[in-house]
Amino acid sequence: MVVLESKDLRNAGLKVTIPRLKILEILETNSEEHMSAEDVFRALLESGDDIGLATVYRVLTQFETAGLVTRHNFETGHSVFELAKGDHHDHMVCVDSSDVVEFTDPVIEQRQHEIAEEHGYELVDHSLVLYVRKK
Amino acid sequence: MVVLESKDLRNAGLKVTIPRLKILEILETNSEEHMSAEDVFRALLESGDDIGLATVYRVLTQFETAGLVTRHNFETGHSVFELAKGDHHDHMVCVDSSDVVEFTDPVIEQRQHEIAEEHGYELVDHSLVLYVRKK
DNA sequence: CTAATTGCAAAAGCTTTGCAGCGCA
DNA sequence: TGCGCTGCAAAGCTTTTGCAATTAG
Repeated sequence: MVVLESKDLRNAGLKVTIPRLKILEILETNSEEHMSAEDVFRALLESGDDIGLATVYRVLTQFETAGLVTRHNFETGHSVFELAKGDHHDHMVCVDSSDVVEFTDPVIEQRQHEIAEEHGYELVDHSLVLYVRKK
Repeated sequence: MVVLESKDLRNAGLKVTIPRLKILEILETNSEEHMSAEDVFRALLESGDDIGLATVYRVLTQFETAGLVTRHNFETGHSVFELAKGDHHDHMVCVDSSDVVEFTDPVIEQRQHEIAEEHGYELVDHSLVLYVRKK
């Protein structure tokens, strides 16, 4: 199932180029949901596409700005990206197996807005990661 | 009020050295609660203490391992440290000014446990950062 | 045609590391 | 005294940037 395509690039004000389409394709077809720029770069090489690492970084950043992908900064020392599937979700990471479970909770979402308001701010974004262990 | 001192270093298996005491002092007296290694380094220079940046990094990492300080990885491209005061709290970071506000919310804390349970896990730890903008 | 995009290599930040000398216990 | 610690400089990593060549619209 194709999530994003040429028209999405055009709608984002980006020219439809080979590198951008290839990177989109990698993000859509890769089994690994969260990919670093390096990951994408290597996947491209394996597909026989010779695209510079700098371009991967530039394109991913543009995609992020356009809202096509989401950037996460876990504590790994590098960013990881995932296709923006429209729905927001948080992550639960198992400290033993490294399994990742996605979830959303309306109560928490609600409170986050309230808390920001209470301090005179408006909520722009948030990052919530639960570190858990199988019982 | 002094939070940490020589004996805490000894208890952590660390020798009591000038650099470690000075860094501890900076962390305790600085008005800015969250300091990067650079921040600590510059504060030391201003105090007339000539301590290498590499040492600051090494000491902060040791302090983190010893549980004396907590390291946070916000989306700023560098780590920030704060004295471990025992109490847990989350952070709100202003995307414009980089100001950091600490908070805790019982409702969110509660829900986190419940969510983990609902998925068959037990909550070990968590990281929540709200990115906000002044209204 | 021409403004946007790319590739390459160089540079930029942050952080770590190797090593010789210094200092705490 | 002996091992840990420090300073300095060099190296490592991820990410960004300058610039000439290339390409989409």
